[in-house]
Amino acid sequence: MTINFYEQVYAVVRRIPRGKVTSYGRIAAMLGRPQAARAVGYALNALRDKQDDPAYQNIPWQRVVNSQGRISIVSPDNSPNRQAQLLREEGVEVSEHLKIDLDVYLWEGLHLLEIDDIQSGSRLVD
DNA sequence: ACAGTGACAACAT
DNA sequence: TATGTTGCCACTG
Repeated sequence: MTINFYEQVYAVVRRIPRGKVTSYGRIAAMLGRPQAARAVGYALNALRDKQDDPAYQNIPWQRVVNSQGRISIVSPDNSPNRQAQLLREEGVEVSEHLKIDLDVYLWEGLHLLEIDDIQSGSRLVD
């Protein structure tokens, strides 16, 4: 399969520790594409079609929220929000309005060396 | 090749 | 605060 931006996104998401969260935009910025927040969301959405592949089954996608600390996934009315549930299970407080306090739960992010690892192992096709 | 699509984000009301 | 608008970007058919 082709190594691409999505793979870089997954590599970053896998490094978000339990009990912490980050945002789509921050992930994009870590990968040197500060304008690609939307594409990060698209990448995580694509995981839904990859769930039959074990390689993609343990990616903690629930730890990614929007820049305001709110969950972006809309669940059917009167149905509990799956992402909120997963986060609470790992100790993250999620308000009834699906908001998370970034002052408390924001992940610090990657250091430059770690970014280098990811990008050398999964380079973008130019 | 190209228009359409979204789990974004910043800004303007 | 809450919507609405606009710019973005990687991927897809």
